[in-house]
Amino acid sequence: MNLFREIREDILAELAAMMQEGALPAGLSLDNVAVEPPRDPAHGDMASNAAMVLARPAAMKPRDIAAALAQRLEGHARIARAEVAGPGFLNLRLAPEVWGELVEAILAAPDAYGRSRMGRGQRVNVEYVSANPTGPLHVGHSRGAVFGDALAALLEYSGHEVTREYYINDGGAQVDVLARSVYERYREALGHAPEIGEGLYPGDYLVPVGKALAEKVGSRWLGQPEEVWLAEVRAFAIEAMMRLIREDLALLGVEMDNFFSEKSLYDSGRIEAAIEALREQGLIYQGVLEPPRGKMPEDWEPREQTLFRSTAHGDDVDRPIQKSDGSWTYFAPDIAYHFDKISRGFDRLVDVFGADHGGYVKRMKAAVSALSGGKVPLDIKLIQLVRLFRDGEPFRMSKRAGNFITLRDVVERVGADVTRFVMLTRKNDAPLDFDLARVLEQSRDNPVFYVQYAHARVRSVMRKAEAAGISPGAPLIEDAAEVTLAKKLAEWPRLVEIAARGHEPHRIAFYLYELASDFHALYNRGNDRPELRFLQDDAAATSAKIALPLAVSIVISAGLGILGVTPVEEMR
RNA sequence: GCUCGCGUAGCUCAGCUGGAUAGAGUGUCGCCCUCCGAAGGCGAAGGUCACAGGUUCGAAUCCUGUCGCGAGCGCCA
Repeated sequence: MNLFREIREDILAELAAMMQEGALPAGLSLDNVAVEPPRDPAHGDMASNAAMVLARPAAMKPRDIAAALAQRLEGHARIARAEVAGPGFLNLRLAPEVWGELVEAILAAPDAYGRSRMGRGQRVNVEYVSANPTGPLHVGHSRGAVFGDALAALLEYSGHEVTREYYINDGGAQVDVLARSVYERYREALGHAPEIGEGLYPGDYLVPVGKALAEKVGSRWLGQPEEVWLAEVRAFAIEAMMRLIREDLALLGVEMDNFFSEKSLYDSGRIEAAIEALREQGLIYQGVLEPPRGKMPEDWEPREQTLFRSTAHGDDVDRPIQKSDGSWTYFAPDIAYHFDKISRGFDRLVDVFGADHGGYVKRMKAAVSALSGGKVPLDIKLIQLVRLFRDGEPFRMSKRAGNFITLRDVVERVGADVTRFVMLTRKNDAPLDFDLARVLEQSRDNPVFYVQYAHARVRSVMRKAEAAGISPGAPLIEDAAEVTLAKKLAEWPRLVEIAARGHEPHRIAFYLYELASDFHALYNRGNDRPELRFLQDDAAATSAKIALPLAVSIVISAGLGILGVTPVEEMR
């Protein structure tokens, strides 16, 4: 049941009838007709802009259209009153029994309420994390991981078929650096002092990897030149790092459907194939780029390179795909990777990148646009920085080389549920302050606690009702605080679609906070007015009262499910 | 210099494909404790939505420009 959609359909049907009867010109587009919760509850339960968006194409006065529409709508059973306001708003007040029907519908199909078919089964690939396989995940990665994971769940919830994917950067120079770093730890394990020079990864996490390697191959690579061992050490190290990363992701409850290896592109000629696809469109050429305007690099000199004409698809300058020595730039395998995604038949692609990849967005979109003939939209979500605090003070771990704040540090400190929820309480393109102490506070300004607390309160009430042998019955929703809460529940399906359409999982978190707030308001009102309490002396009254909180817990549970947070039964 | 993001209450932030008198939390002030907690609730005060133009019935939202903050900026991944 989606009340907003249903009432919108009622309005569309009346508008169609008006066109049929000549009260409106035929053939008007109704796409922009919206039904929304009004800003001010005094305006009623729902508001529509129908008359205002149709006024111009119909060449009529908005208030005239609204008045005619209002008169027709008042004949509907669910609409108690329809009135025209302001420049031509249509304000609707719904029949009181609608709220009880809504709650009943939620209880009748708890798993279905809020789910949407908006995605029409479209296949979406969400790529996230994709951290270099050179070490454990750090805090910044965890925000991307949580965001991508919640977005994937949100898209599934709204009717998409989602693949969660991780791109392993195992083809570039940094995995060679990893191999050399592990080699030093290997020597260390065999009793030699490691020489961890400038540019190698110094982190302790490589010590056990070197040890494992030593156990596996013994001393046969000691004193050997790099050509002998590099490839094998690299493969060994990458595998160890990916195991580490999977463990880190598992700590957060993130599980990928697919890990895609960059290296597999090099080995298989697929980069050449992707570039060839662009070449066929005349988008590949040999050329010399203009020097960057303004800031002239010291060592700049014109060089001929293989370039991708990304400007033909909205980029600012064409981009090199081959270095002057003929080897690929990083962009080339990325093109091939996205070409692969397209050829796997995805209808839409989403990339979740760190904000430092901002300069990469236009060229990537250009490549996808060219390779898919403009048919596959690519949305790139840039995740801004996480700033760690503790009790308001910037939080820094020892600056000792290689020792940084990891995902594991944070999750072990505050738990996966708290980490996930808090990471989603800001939109992705705004920086996030994460206070390791405050996120554990039990107070209203901690949204995790506040939402969990609402759920725990309902569960407690339900346990007591069950103990008394009372089950929820036909809901009775009369008081203003009850109606406010029911209205908030009515917004859920609509909110899911808005959040899914915009790829904005943070909206779910904010909604849950508002829902919890309306719930706590009603709950506390019971302190002064015993007739509003859920548990009444009379069993029949209790049965009618507990339906609404139960519906609230169902929606909280569904929302937390999208965010990947476990709803709790009671507060510690 | 160019590109992208951001600029909303003292502070931290929401704000839907453009809608009515711009909303929360926090802080300040007033009132309120037996259903799970006053770790809370109710109410009040608090705004030139950075600035200047434009588009239109209507702009925090779209467009142009300016200012401020952050990030990125030819063979680095």
